[in-house]
Amino acid sequence: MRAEQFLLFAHHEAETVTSGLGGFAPKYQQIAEELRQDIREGRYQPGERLPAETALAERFRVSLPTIRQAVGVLRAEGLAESKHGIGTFVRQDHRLERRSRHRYGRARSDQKLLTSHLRHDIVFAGPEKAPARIAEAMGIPEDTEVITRRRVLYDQETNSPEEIGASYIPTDIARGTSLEERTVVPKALFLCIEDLSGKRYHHARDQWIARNATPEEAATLGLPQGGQVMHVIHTARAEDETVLEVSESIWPADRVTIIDEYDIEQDEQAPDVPSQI
Amino acid sequence: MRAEQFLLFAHHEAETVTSGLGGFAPKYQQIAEELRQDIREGRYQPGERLPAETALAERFRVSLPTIRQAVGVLRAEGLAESKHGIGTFVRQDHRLERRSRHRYGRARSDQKLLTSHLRHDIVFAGPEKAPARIAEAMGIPEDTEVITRRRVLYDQETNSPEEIGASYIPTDIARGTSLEERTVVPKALFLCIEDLSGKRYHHARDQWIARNATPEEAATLGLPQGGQVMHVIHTARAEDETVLEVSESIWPADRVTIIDEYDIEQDEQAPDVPSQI
DNA sequence: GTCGTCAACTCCTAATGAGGAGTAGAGTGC
DNA sequence: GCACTCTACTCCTCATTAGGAGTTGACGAC
Repeated sequence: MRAEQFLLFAHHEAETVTSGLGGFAPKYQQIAEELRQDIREGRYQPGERLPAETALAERFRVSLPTIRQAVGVLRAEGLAESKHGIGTFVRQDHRLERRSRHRYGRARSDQKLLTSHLRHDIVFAGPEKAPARIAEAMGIPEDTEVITRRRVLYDQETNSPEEIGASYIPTDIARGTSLEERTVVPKALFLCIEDLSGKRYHHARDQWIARNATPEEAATLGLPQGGQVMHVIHTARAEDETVLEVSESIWPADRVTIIDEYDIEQDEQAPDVPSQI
Repeated sequence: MRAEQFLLFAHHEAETVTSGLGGFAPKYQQIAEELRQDIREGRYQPGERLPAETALAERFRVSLPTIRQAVGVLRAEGLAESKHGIGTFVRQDHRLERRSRHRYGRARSDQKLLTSHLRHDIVFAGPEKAPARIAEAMGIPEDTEVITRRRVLYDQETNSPEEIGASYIPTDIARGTSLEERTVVPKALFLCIEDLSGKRYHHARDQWIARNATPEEAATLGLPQGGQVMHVIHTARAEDETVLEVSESIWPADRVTIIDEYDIEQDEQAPDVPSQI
């Protein structure tokens, strides 16, 4: 977990690139580590601009591609963010706590963990062919039509996109209803669906994955190329196993922490086998 | 979500790099997209070697750094993996399903979702100063000593590392016991801790994040530089809020899907507010 | 046959140079 | 005051060239 001293001040005019451990690390790694430390120790504050690449090249006495490679490492790590024509900035790491199983029940009363401080923008509502992952969750053939409601959530203050989401509702439930309209529904969506279907939400399956952002997602969420997202697919069913809704949410992976709190109910007789967990 | 035709066969001897949409995309992106399609459509099978960089440079009639940049994109996306001196290979994407809240209760009887098919290697057991994230979860000052048990789990067949894990137990519970020894404990660890502490596991809080792998983690798990990991910190408490154990598990992010299945218990009166979820 | 050497192949690092494209701010003309 | 242009600055793309380092397999000495 540690911090070798890779770079030392050697002369009064410039830092030389020498490793304290024998010089086996490539220059761009050493420079990345140096900049990483500068950021970690606050010499470059979050939001602040890093020196221009040309300036860094001069400071470390290396060529520009080498600097670009080093900065690329920081970008890949989510520590820095480059804006074409403007500069490279230290990325601030604030993670939003996000409660799993948050959609129903009393979690609703906890404002901070919900999305009420975000501005909802419904970007699409209407029939659409189900993408493969959604069709699979719903147990229907791919390309079957479903009623889709897509949304993008923005931070009220900074106006920056924080989440992409969508709900997919079986056609026979939502066809021809107000759910096909690009307006905010009068109450929680799942209550609307319960009214329309005449069934109650009974159990659910959530599937969390971290994966690479698609180019579209990266553009919408303002992520750098190759940025990671956290993606949850939520499948809600009635007691008779009918799928009432599949919804998904996508966040920048480095902007979210999933919190899960629960009571432990042990089996009457827990197994007596060797185990580490 | 789509697949523009970026590259076309133009001559009989080499592909020329031309975009079907006017040529606005950089060459390395176009090449990356072409290779991505080759992989997606099975022209390069998982595990198979891609052509050498020099060969690709010739095929696409671009310079080597450009090819390297394109391949770098695929690496960052987890689609390819380069081995120094050997070649670049298509990475296979198998995600292991991992049940959240898996540690207790009847989930134990579901073999496939557990770790029984993995070989446990206990790499350390003994007193250690608590890292910041663990101290925070435990509610103790940083650098307080705790009893630590670190493990690495390997796939039985391929012998490849699949998971890094650790358990941290308060010193007053585990000091001087067999938990300080680098041996497999006779039964589930939480049962040992219950015996030693005289308290029962009552509730827990799990914290899931996706983040960049540290260099050490990348080395242990065989990840490329900049690879992402899924990291869960599990805090288990007794009824009186005493922390009995903090444990953590770390997987390659693209190797795991978190599954959470649960019953929906609605409030007696769900709130009648507009909402999209 | 066995072992060690070596050559050929792979990906990795790095420098240099040139041009392109996006942004912001100073300055100018109206 | 307002709008426009122009310039300086930023990061981005790409070619060329050179050498280094890890791996594999063929070959020859023993």
